[in-house]
Amino acid sequence: MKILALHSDFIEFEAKKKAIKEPEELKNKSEKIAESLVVFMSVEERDESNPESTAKQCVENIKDIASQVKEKNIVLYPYVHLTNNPSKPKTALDVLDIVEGELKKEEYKVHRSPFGWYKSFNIKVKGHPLSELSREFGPDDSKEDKKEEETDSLKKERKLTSYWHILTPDGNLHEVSKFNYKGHEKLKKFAFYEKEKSRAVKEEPAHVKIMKKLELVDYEPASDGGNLRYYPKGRLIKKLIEEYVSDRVIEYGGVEVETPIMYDMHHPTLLKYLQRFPARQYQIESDKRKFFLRFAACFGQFLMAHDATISYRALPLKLYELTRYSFRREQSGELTGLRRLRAFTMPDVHALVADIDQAMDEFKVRFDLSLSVLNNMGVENNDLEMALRTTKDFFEKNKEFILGLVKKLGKPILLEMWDERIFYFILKYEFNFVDTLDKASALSTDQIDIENGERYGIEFTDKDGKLKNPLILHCSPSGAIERVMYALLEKAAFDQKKGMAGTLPLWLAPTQVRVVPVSEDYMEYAAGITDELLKNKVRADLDDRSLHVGKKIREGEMEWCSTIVVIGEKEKASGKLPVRIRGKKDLVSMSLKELVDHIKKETNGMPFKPLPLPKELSKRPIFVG
RNA sequence: GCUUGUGUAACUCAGUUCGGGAGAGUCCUAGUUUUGUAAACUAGAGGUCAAGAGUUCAAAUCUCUUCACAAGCUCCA
Repeated sequence: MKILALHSDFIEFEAKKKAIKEPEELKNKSEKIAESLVVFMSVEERDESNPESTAKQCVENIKDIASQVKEKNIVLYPYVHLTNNPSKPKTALDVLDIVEGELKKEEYKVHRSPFGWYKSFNIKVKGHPLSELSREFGPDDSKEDKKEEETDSLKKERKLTSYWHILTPDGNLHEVSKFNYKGHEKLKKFAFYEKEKSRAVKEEPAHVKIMKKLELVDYEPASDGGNLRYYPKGRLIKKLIEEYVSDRVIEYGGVEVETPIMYDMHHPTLLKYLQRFPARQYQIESDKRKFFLRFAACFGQFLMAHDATISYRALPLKLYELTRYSFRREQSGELTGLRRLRAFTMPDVHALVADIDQAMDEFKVRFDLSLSVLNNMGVENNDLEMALRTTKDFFEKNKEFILGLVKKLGKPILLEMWDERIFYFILKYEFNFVDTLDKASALSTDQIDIENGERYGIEFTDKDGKLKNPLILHCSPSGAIERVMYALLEKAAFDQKKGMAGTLPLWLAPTQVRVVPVSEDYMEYAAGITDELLKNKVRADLDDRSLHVGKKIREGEMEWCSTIVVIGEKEKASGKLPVRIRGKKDLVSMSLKELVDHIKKETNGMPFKPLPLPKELSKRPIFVG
């Protein structure tokens, strides 16, 4: 049997004349139905052997498609022209009746176009990615094609029951609702956020205001929602984070590659992968081909690995890419600031490994990498809540291994377990950040994937000379770069809530030293100091505007300058600088060299980029108010 | 995507109830002031009142549609 399902704004049809000797009796000659899933169906010769089975599968398929497009209104439209081998009319009518009856038992509103008539029809199909789907199936269950498997696994995911626990470093499992969260308030928020999905806040996220006010990032109304613009200071911060994460991955052994951002929708391997998920892709048409924008680096790397000749000696093979961008057309209502985007920058390092033992060894190495990357960037263990997701079976067999990870983090984690494996991974963890509105978002994550090596036909030659499919680890050591920025800004917002000054980590601060001359007379001397700092790879700038000192200080503080130095007669005479360090009450007296050393020490090990704007404030454009 | 709310100058906002001159502060420009650790003074420039349509003699204001943002829901490969 073949069906073609069209999600349509309306369909209207009119029976013209008999197409077979004994057509169905006409209830109404013509009809117009708005907002429906129109299913054209052809029953085929092979369905004769077991029409009930075919009908049953047809019902399942229609239900599946209907739930994907969220449509309760269904029009069954017998349409023999989909096939070259039609069944007898009687069989087709039987199948049609069963399908109609079964669907009516559920919550669907079912319409039928008359069977056995030549009909004229008009239809307006919605344009969205899932609006046109065809399915094919036969009466024999063993002949179910791959699409069927995919929808099955989707169905299972929906029915999946999760078992939630808190796992403490001593190895004890606790009920999420009974655990004593004293000292772990954020874990409580995270656990209930995950489990209960409860949220009760009505504020705007704090980082959105900050990202605008500091002229880092802004919305771009001329683009699609969730596609942002980065001002020079925001671009600097993003570039530094990108570089740091990439450096660390390469130091770990990552091999950097670059892959296309768009892929053919009809590529056989990708098609299967796409069908697994509700359509959230951006689509592009070029000539007559349809492409989707990548939503992860997986495809490009897997397709590359598929074509590579790989020996077991090369394993673990770590392919790395920083995707600028990955695209996901998230629901518009879900987009917020830097937290949830439609275009985002994702560092993605996959590791191809020979077997589960090697996978677990590598998993540990990458766990350490992720934690250290986040810590060094300014996100501490205390800011993170870890979730680990696996099957009950894997947990029981590898309890020590998992406990080892929990001990590295040094605090209780949220554990989610399933009875059986449904997803492509067998083990997954994430580090989540809980923000000022108690919302949780994932940063680092790693998974052990035991399906895609085979699905993509990736092979390596093992010691025994045989070709085998590797397991694949998917890791983002930091999570999306934008989300790291979000976490750092939200962290600053926590400080502000406590009445402290919001700060950026020194290595990321667009202005590390603001030089403020007291008057025009000291401009030249102050400019000399600024240049000296710049020469020493410190991001220093000069407030050369003719404003009062108090005003310049105020503005420097509002820009979150890490340090501010006022230059006048005293400094010129003594050579000492009165350093105002953000967040500290008193001025610290330092020589120029001491100031440079202080900054070098504080930013040690982190990348450096020069000032993103002219050093003179008078020459800078103002991007936001 | 759904529900509710918001949208006035580069920024923060008043004006919308009950239709009739588009305003304030900040920022920017010019001049005065030459300043010592969080806001000097004077003047000037700056707006398609989100966009489009409708009602009206007259619309920022009333009605409808669209877009953007926010909150909640749903979702999150």
